[in-house]
Amino acid sequence: MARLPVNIRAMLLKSGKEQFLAYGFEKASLRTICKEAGLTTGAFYNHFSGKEDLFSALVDPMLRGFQEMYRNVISQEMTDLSTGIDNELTSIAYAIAHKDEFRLLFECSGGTKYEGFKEHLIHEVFYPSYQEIFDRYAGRHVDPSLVMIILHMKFEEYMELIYGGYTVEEVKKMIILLTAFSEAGFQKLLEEINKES
Amino acid sequence: MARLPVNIRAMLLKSGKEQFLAYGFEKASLRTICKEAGLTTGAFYNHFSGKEDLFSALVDPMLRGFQEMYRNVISQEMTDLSTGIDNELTSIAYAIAHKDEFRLLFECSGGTKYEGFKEHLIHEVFYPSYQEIFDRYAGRHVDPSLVMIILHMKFEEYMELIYGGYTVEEVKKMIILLTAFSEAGFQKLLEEINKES
Amino acid sequence: MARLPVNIRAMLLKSGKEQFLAYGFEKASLRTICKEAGLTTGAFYNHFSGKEDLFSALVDPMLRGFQEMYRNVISQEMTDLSTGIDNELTSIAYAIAHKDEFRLLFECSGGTKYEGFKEHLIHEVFYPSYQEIFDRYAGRHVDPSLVMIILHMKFEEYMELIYGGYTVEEVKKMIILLTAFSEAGFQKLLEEINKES
Amino acid sequence: MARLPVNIRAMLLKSGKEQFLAYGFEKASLRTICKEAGLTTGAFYNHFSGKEDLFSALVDPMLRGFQEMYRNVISQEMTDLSTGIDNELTSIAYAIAHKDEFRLLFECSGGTKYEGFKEHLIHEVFYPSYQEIFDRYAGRHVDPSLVMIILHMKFEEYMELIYGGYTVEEVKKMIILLTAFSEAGFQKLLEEINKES
DNA sequence: AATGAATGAGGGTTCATTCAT
DNA sequence: TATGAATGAACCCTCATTCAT
Repeated sequence: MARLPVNIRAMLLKSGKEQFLAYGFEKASLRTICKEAGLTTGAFYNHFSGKEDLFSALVDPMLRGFQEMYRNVISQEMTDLSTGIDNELTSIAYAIAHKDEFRLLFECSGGTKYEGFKEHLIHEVFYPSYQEIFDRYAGRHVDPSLVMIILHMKFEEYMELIYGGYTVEEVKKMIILLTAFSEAGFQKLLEEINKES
Repeated sequence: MARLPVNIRAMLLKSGKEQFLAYGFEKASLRTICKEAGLTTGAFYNHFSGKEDLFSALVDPMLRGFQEMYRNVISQEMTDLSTGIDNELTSIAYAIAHKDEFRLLFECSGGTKYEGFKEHLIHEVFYPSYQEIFDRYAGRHVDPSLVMIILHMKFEEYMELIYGGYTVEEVKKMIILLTAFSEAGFQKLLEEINKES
Repeated sequence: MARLPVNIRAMLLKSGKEQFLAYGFEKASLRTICKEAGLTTGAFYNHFSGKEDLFSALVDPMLRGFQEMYRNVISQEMTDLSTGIDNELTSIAYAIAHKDEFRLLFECSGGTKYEGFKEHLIHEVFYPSYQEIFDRYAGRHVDPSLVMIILHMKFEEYMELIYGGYTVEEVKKMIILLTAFSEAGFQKLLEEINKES
Repeated sequence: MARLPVNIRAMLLKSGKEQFLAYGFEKASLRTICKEAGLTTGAFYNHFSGKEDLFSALVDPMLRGFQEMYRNVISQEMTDLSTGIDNELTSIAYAIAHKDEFRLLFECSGGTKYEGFKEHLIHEVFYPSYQEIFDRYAGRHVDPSLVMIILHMKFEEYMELIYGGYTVEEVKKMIILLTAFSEAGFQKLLEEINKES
C-alpha cells in the first residue's frame, strides 16, 4: 500500500500545536494528536521521543531565536535609551510572527520544563534591566514594587499587541502612542515621588 | 461514636481551596481534597454535587458580592469621574479581602464554567464603561484597540496590587501614584491622537 | 446487587502470588492479577497502592519474621557452636512454612526493592558470621574465596531442602546427614590447607 | 557510499550479549541492541530471524561444544572414577572460557526456549550419572534426594568457580581442596547411612 | 542489505463518579 | 451521613515485528 508523501513530522507539529493551544500541554491527549495526524500512538515515537519532545519542537526554535534577538535589543537599549521604540517593535514583530508559539510558551506550558516561563522572563530577564533603566532615568532608586507593577503592565501591553491580531503596521502606530502614554506617565510618576520625599 | 462538631462543609471548602490554588481545578484531585478534609470521596457527595459544585461554592459568594459592589462603583463613576481613586480602592480592597477567591477565578478555573472569566470581565463588564468614559473624557471616539490595551494594562495593575501582598494602606499610596501615571499618560495619548488627525 | 463476602485483599494476594511466582514481578500483568481476583484494575488501587505494594504485602511479613528469627539463631550460634543443627532446622522449618514467599523473594523480585536480596543475604548477612566461625574453628584465617564457595554450597543445600517438597521430619534427617557431610568435609579441607603451608 | 568492512553479525552478537547479560532476554530491548550495533531494527531481520534467534546464536555453539565435551568426560568418568578432578577441571576450564555464554544460559534465558536449562541439565543430564556413580561407590542405592542435594551443591560450587573471576590455575588449586571436601564429606555420609540401617 | 515508518497490543496508573451497605 | 469498593475509560509510553521502498 503506497503511503502518501506527506510530511508526518509536520502533521504532528500541526496537530500538536492545535491540541496544546486548545487544551494545554497536560490536558492535550497524545492519542488525539496522533489521530488527527493520521497515525497510531506507537508510530508517534518514531518521530518524537515523547509528548514533551513534541512540545519542545514547537517552542524551542522560536525561543532560541527570541533569546538571540533579545540579547541584541537589550545591549542597544542599555547604551542608547532612545532606541526604545524600534527595539520594542522588533521584539513584538518577532513575537507576532510566532504568535502561536508564544501562546504555547506562556499559556499552555503547564507540566513542561517551560512552565513558569513568563514569570521567569519577567523576574529574571526583564526586571533587572527595567529597574536599572528606571533608576538611571529617575536619578534615584525607584521603589521595586512600582517598577514591577509597571513592568507587568508593559508586559500586558505587549501581550495585547501580540495577540490582538494586529498587523505590524498597526502595532507600530500603537506603540508610538503607547510609548507616549508610558513615558508621560512615568515622568508624572517621578514628579509625584519627588514631591513625597 | 460521637463525632466532633466540626463543620464538614467548611473543611471541604478549606482543603478544596488549597488544592485548587495549588494545582488548578482540573489537576486537583478530589481524592486528595477529601483526604485532607478527613472524609471519603463517597461522603463528599453528601455535601456537594461534584467537583465543580465545590469550586462554585468557593467562588460564587465572592463573585456575587463583587458584582454588586461593582454596580455601585460604576454607577458613581459614570456620574462623577472624580470618584475614581476612591472607587478603585474600594474595589481593590474587596479583592484583597477575597484574594484567594480571585485567584481561583482568574488562574485556577480552567475546566469549570468560570473558565475565561477574566476575558469575560474585561470584554463584557469593564470594556463598555471604559470605552464610554474614555470617549467622554476625550470628547471624541477613541480607538477601541487602544482602550482595550490600556484596560488590559489597568487590569494587570490591579492584579499586581491584589496579589502583591500589600496592605490596603500600601495599595492606597500606590494607587495614587499609579493613577497619576495613568492619567498623565492618557492626557499625553490624547494630545498625540489629536496631533495625528 | 449483593457482592459476595469474599475477602478481596486475600484474593488479590492469592492471584498476585500465583502470577509473580509464574512470571516474576516485572512480567506479571497487573491486569491479569486483577482479572483472576475478579475485579478491575481501577478497583485494585483501593486495596494496594501499586504493583510493588502488593508484592511487599506478600513478602514483608515473612521477611520481618525471618529476620527476627535469624537474630535469635545467630546470637546462639556465636556463643555455642554445638547448637548448629537445631538452629538450621529452625530456620529451614520457617522457610518451608513460607516456601512461596521465599521463592518470591529469591527468584521473582526483579524490579522491586527486594531485587538482589539473595546476594545481600549471602554477602552482608551470612558471610561475615561464616568467615568468623570458619576462622575461629580453623584457628587461622581461611581463604575468603573458599568460605564464600562453601557458603554458596550451603545456601544451595538449604534451597533444595526448602524447595524439595520435604516434610520437616524428612528435612531433619537430611540435615543430620548433610551436616556430617559438611563437617567431615571441612575438617578434611583444613587438613589439606595445613599440609600446604 | 562505501560501508566499512565491519562484520555486522559480530556487532549484533556483541551488543546482544551485552544487553542480554545486563537485562536478561525479556527485558533487553531489541531497539537498544540494534542501536548499539549501529543499525536499525529493520535491518536486524536481515541477519537474524528474531530476538530469540540472536540469543540462540550466542548460546548454541557453546552449548554444542559443551555437550560434546561432557560426553567424553562422562564416558571416562563412568569407566574410571579416579579421573574425577581432571575431568572437572576440563569442564570448568571450558565454562570459564565461555563464561558469558554460561551466564546467558543460566541467568538470562527467561522467555527463551533455554529457560529452565539449569534444571534440565541437573535433572536430565547430570543426575542420572551422579546417581549411578554414587550408588556404585556406596555399594548400595543412595537416597535420590541426598544425591540431588549434593549435586545441587556441587553445581553451585562450579558456578562460583566459573563466575568468581579466578584463573584456571587458581581454580585448579581450589578444586583439589573442594574435592577433598566433597569426598571426605561423602565418605562420612555413607558411614552415617550405614549406621542408620 | 538497509531504511524508517507503521502496527497493535500491552504495560502500570489515575480519575470523578456511583452505590449498596 | 458515611463508608469503601467498584467502575471503565483515559493517561503516556514500550515493545517485537513487518514491510514498502
